[in-house]
Amino acid sequence: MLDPKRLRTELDEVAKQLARRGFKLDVDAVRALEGQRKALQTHTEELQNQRNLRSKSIGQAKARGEDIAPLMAEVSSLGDQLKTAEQDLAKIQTDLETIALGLPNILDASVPDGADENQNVEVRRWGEPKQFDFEPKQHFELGTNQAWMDFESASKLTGARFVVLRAAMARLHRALTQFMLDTHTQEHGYTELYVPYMVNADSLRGTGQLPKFEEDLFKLNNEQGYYLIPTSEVPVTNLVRDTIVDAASLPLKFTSHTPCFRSEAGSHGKDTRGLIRQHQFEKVEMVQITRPDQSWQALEEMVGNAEAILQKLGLPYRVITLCSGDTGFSAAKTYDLEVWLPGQQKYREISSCSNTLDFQARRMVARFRNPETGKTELLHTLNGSGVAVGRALVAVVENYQQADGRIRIPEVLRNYMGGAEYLT
RNA sequence: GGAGAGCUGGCUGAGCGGUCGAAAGCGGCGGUCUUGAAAACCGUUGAAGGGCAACCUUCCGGGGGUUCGAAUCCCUCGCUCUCCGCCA
Repeated sequence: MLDPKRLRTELDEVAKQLARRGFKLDVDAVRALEGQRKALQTHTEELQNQRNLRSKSIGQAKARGEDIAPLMAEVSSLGDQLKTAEQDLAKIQTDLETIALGLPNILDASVPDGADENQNVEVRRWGEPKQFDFEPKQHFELGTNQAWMDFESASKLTGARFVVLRAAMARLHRALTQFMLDTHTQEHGYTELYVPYMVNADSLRGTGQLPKFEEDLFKLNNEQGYYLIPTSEVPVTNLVRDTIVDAASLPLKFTSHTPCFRSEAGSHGKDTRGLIRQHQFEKVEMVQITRPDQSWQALEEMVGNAEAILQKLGLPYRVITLCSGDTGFSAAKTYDLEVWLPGQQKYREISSCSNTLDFQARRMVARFRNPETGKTELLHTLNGSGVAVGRALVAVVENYQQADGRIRIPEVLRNYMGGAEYLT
C-alpha cells in the first residue's frame, strides 16, 4: 500500500509514477472521494464530540444528584444523526481503502521504462552456454528415460500441469532442495523456517496477492476460506505482520522450502509441456526484513545469494532488471535470474528478487522502533527465490545431459545423491 | 467433539457502565550521582487520523448490539490456556 498521506498531498505525482507501469489512476475520482471523506469525517467527529461532552455532563449531574431528564432530552436526537454520519463515513473510507489496496507500488527511479518483458535490461551474465556436439534435448524428452518425469500419470491422478517424479529424478529434486537450504543457512546467514502451506486472507492481503489477484490462487472450500500459498513469501513475510520488531534483531533473514500452488489463470497454452509451468512446484525462498536504509543493499545481497546457487551448480545465467511494465504489483524493483536452457536455447526465469520497500510493511503494519528517534517506523521487506527447485531440476538435466542420454550430477549435489556421478 | 478460563499499551499486569487512553511494574528515553559503567534516585514515555495551533476524534482480540454514555453488559466470530474424549 502506498502512503495515504502521499496519496492525498501528491496525488498527481503518484498518478504520474503509476503511469510508468501502465496503471491509470483516476485522479478526479480519488480527489472527489477524498473531499467527501474530509467533510464527513469533520462532521462525524464534531457530532462525536457533542455526544461525549453531553454524556459526560449527564454523568456529572447524576453524581451531584441533580435531575438529568432535561439533559437526556437534549441529547436524544444526536444518536440518529451520529449513526447516519458514521455509516456514511465508513462507506467512503471503505471505497478509498479499496482503491488504495488496488494500487501497485511506486517504482524505483532506477527501473527502466518498458512495456513488457522484451524491454527488460540485462545487468550481467555468468558462465558460457555450453556447446554440445549433439542436439541437446529438452528436459521432458530426457525425463522419459525410466519414466523419471511422468506427466501422463500426474494427469491421470489430478490433471494438466502436474508431474510425478520417479527414482533418481525424485532424489535429484530433493538433493537440489537440500543443497539450496544448506547453502543459505550455512553460508548466507539465513534462518530456516517450516511454515504453513495454507494461509488466511489477511496474510495474502499483507503481501499484496489480495484483493486484486485472487484468481491466481487456489482457495480452499473450508469454513475459514484458507488459500494454498502461491509462494512461501506469504507465510514467511507475514511473520512480522502486526508486530514491532526489536531493532537489534534486524535484518531478519529467513529461508524456507515449500510447495507453491498457482492457478496459472491466463497462461493457457504457455509452457504446456514439461516442468516449467506447473500448478504445484517447490521453491526455496529467501525473505529479508530490514531497516529502511538497508533494503537496497539487502536486495543486491539477495541476488548474490541466488546467484551463488547457480554458480555452485555450474549453470550459466544472466541477471536482468525488470522494466516498468514487467515489475510485479508489490515490488519497487525486481531482478530476475534467468538460467540457460540448452534444450530450449533460451534463458528462462529461475529466480526473482524484489525490494518492496514499505509497501508490504504498510499493509501488514510491520514496524520496528527506531533507536535514534524512539519512534516506530515501517520496516522494509524483500523476497527472492533461492531458487525455484523445479526449474533448477530442468536446468541441471538439460545442461548436464550427455550424448548417450545420461545425466551427469553436478559436483555439489553428489553428497546428496549417494556419491553417484550419473543419474541411474 | 464436550466443559471451563482468558484475550488490555513495547512487555507483564490492574481495571465499580460515567474526568479511563487506561493503575502498577518492567523496558525505553532524559537527568542527578560516578573517572566510566552498574546500582540508586528524579523526571519522561502508546498508536492512528484531522487541524497553523489550542485542541478534537478513534483505538482495550475482530465484528455487531444495548445505553445519553461501554475496556466494563449482551450476541457472534477468531485465537490462547486447562480438563475430558478421539487421534497421526
